[in-house]
Amino acid sequence: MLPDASCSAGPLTGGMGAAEATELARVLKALADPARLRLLSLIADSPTAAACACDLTEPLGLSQPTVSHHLKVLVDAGFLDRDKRGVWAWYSLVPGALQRAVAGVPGVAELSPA
Amino acid sequence: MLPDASCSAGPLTGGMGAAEATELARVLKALADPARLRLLSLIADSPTAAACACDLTEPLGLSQPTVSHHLKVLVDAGFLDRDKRGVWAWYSLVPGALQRAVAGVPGVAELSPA
DNA sequence: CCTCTGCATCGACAGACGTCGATGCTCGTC
DNA sequence: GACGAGCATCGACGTCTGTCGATGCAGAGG
Repeated sequence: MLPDASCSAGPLTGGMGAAEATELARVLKALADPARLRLLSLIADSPTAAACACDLTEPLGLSQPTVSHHLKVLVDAGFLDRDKRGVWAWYSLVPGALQRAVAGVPGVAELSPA
Repeated sequence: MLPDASCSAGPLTGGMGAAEATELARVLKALADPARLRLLSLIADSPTAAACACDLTEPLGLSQPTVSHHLKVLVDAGFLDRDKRGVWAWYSLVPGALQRAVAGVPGVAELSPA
């Protein structure tokens, strides 16, 4: 017979709740895509931290509807801000949004300096 | 006719490369799941930063094969370390792995203190 | 007023992902 | 050696996701 104490460890009641995990996963899913990471990188590297949609299509090698879709995902996730100037759409980083999302990962916020 | 200078902005040649973005997306995809986030949270909250697989099945409300699958994904992504002690499998956090993954996100590493 | 341009939306399709039950393997116990 | 328990793997299924071409919409120019 195996020992009664299954693993000599408690039932592990801690950890984040299901709702919290689902919400964080929803935000991280928006980041977990090569095209979207490159979009964020392009905009972040821009001098003004903002870029026109027409300049974002070619560097990715994707079709215009696909890029528009990815940009919408990033806007919905709260990472980008959309500003329609005339015919053109300008996207800019939402300050602190990336840091806030990343700080919710277990074992990251605890070790980050204030 | 619209102005020749499309958006008054350059072609945006910067940004991360395709290979780099794909690799980072692969790692982030391993994090972008509620079950895996809760697993990491459970293990991180454990006193020894390690937990037996048998203690991880019930808190998630998922079947044993599903939990085993998620643990394998986290191990393959480099976030967890597997240590088989007799019949039981103990999983522990790989120190710094989460921080390293998260530091690769555009606009995060640049603002983090050294 | 008509046309052209930039961008978003729609519909469709292939591929990846999460989940499960069933099965197999490796230990410890009797 | 036979049994039982913990865990990984397999096969299958439904769903979500990334991608595209086609279309629709709003604004600028002639």
